[in-house]
Amino acid sequence: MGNDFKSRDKFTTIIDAALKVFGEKGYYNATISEIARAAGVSEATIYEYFGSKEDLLFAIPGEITRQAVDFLEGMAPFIRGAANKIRAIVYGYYRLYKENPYYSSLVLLNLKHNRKFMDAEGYQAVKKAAAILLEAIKEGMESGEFRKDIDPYLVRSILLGTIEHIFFRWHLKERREELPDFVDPLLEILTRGIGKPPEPRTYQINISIPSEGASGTPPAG
Amino acid sequence: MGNDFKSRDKFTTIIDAALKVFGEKGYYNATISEIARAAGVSEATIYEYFGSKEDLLFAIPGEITRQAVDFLEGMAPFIRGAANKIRAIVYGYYRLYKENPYYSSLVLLNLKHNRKFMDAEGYQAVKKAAAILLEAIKEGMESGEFRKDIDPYLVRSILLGTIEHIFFRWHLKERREELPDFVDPLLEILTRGIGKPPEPRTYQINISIPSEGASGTPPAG
Amino acid sequence: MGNDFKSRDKFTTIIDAALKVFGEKGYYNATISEIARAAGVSEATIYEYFGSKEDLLFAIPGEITRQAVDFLEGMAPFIRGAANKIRAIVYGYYRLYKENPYYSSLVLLNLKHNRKFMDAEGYQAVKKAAAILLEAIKEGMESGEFRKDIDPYLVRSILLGTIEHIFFRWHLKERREELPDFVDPLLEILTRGIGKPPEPRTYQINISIPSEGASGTPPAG
Amino acid sequence: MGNDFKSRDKFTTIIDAALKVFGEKGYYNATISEIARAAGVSEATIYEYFGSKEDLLFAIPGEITRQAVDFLEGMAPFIRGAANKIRAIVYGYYRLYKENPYYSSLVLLNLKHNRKFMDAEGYQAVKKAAAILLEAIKEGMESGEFRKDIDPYLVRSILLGTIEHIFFRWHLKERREELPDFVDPLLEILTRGIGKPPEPRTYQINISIPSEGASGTPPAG
DNA sequence: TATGAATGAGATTTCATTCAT
DNA sequence: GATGAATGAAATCTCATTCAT
Repeated sequence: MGNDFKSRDKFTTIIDAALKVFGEKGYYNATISEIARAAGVSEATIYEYFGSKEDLLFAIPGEITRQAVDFLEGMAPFIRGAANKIRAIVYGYYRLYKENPYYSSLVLLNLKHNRKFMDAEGYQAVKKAAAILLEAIKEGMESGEFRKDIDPYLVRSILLGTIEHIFFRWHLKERREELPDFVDPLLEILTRGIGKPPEPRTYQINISIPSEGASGTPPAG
Repeated sequence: MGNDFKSRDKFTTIIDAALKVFGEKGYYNATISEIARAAGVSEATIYEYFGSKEDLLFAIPGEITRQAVDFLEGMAPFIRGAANKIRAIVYGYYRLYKENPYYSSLVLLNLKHNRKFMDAEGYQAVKKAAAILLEAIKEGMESGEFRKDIDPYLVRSILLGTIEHIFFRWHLKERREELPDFVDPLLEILTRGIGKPPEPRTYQINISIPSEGASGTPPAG
Repeated sequence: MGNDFKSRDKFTTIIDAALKVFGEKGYYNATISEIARAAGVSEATIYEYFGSKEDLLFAIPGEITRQAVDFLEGMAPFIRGAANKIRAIVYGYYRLYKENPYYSSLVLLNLKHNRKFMDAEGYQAVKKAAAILLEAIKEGMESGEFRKDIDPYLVRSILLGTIEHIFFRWHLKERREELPDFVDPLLEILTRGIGKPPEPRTYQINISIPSEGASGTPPAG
Repeated sequence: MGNDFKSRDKFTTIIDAALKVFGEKGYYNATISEIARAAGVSEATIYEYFGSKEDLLFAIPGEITRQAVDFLEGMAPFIRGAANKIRAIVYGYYRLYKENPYYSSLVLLNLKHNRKFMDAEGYQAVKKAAAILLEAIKEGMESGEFRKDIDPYLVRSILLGTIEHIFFRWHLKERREELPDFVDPLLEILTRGIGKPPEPRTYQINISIPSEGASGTPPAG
């Protein structure tokens, strides 16, 4: 009785069906008719909710990405240290992509290549997530956690590129191989790579000289 | 022979036209008719040389990738040190992608997402390049240049993922932004990340003791 | 009663909206949804009042044409002379079409071309108007105002055809040009064309002959 | 072997089929599929020759109208007197419309109502025919054949409007009634309506008076 | 070998219309 | 009586692909 947008249910049902079909066959090989079948509605109904096939594609990430971003934004202030923040974000991507394989397939194989998507609303959430990651990196540089002579954009590209690359291969091989648990190893390498090297420490050496002729002992590690 | 050459020409002409058109508009938005126009042949002629639109797509990387791989393979033995080898390979990708924007656009935006491409001949060259990179990483681990507790596949993913990510963005923004010169910074970070930390060094300290009781002064920081 | 009125209102509202939309975009390019929007009701409501899109179209002229015809019929007996009657009728068309541009657009561009309209109720009023015009012409022939060797149907076609043609062009040019004030010039031409020519008059010539013989001069060539 | 435009035959065949189908059912109720069937080609073939359904519609009058106009233009200089020229033109319309009923149906019921047609190439021929008619009327005014106080545009509207109106009705009644042979009666009425009234003539009366008592003869006509 | 011409097979999209509430 | 929601049924148009010449 007078839902705001026709029926929320049907909207979601269609989005879900589209996510599945697009994710499996790719945008161009998917047909509205197949999505309609998957959603249990008629083709015409899809056009009641979405203006075009492309609109439907672009409407998908909105919801799911926004949720992830909200979560990130809510969590960020409570995490101490840039490295920990970055870890939370990367882990967030990992979880999101791993637990929503259709979604990651869609984003990585279809949406990211669509120039028009950059103008669509759903892209904003994606951009925001990337911005949060960049902030964390800069924060680490300022706080001294990371070196100051690194390019934060490059660091972000390393992180996102690696994540995407690994998921990408996973999808290309149709997810038949185990997805490697790469988050910690990646961060370990990166942290070494961009972390401050240990300051040269000052050693205090006490030497007591016995009364008669002495032999030097080597320093202990 | 003359005929042979003529055919060879036409083959190449079509490949070039296809590279350009696919690279500009993407596989699905390109039409055979447009490629035919660009190549100056009829559509039917394209089907004399290639069995289908997809075949034509898959035929493109063969040539160009093979050249790049040949170059790599020829060069590899002459380069000392895993880090240097890796640098050569990464730089090779960088040059290849930068100087052949249609090619990189095609590979990154179209081919990589096509599962069938993995069965096509042209994919072999891509795989070989990746294999060479992996070998170099492993070599570095064995030689002690790199730590032994890293996952070489992850390292390769970091390298390839970063390269792809950066070129990807460059294409998405229609190459209007300057492509960052990321090779050295990336390798610098990675080398620190995976390189062996300096061995604790042994210092030889000679102390001569004056005849009368003396007190050592601590080194000044 | 209140209900009755409410319905009457809605009926009229829909007719008005349909007149406007059909008149502007033409029958085929107009959509029920647009008419519903213009009328401020739902599409389904339109179907409560009219059985189909075509029914709605055919229902439009009924009201307005009937009014015009009633007016004509009421006025006719009080007008002396066929020419004056015809003038009243033509002027009636002129006023009707000019002051109801949506209506004339609809009638001239849509309704008149629809064979089915000839079976619809609204067509009766149109036919009646044409019949009245024909009667006036015949009356003029009988009364001697007009020649007897003319075809009254042709005369009617001249009148209606001219009116329609001029309004037609006016609409095609989107009413941006001034509508010519053609009624009197048209009737002037037609009246001369079909009016009785002046009877050959008999002249009375009185000739008085002078006493001495005279000779006339022959006509010069 | 290398016709200029694919095959002239097929082009004509499609035009003819389209003329028939559009003429019978009207533009909107006709389907490409039906035209294809009537032409004995596939739907796709139609789109090889014409860019869209509308293009096909607009392409129809080009040929046939142009022929008629060429004929008119060729004939005009050899006809003496404006009235005769006008008669030739009106008769030309009459023949054209009568002998090509699909064509006249199409023009009167579909094309004339299409604002876009006014921008199409085929419309030029229609305009030219109208221009020739107008010229003839003006010529008659200048030569003194017609009165000078008439509006030539109105006269043209009378002619075209009447022609269209009569053919219009003929088509609406599905050509089951005999088409009246209206050309001469129409021109007779119009010529009287716009023609110069006879100048008051001067009669020369010769009277010869016989020497002895004479009787007057009545004047001769 | 090269191609002009033709088409099969669908895909997206639109809308008038229906029906349960 | 009014309508939100859903859809059946088509229609236009596109293109990869084929084939006779």
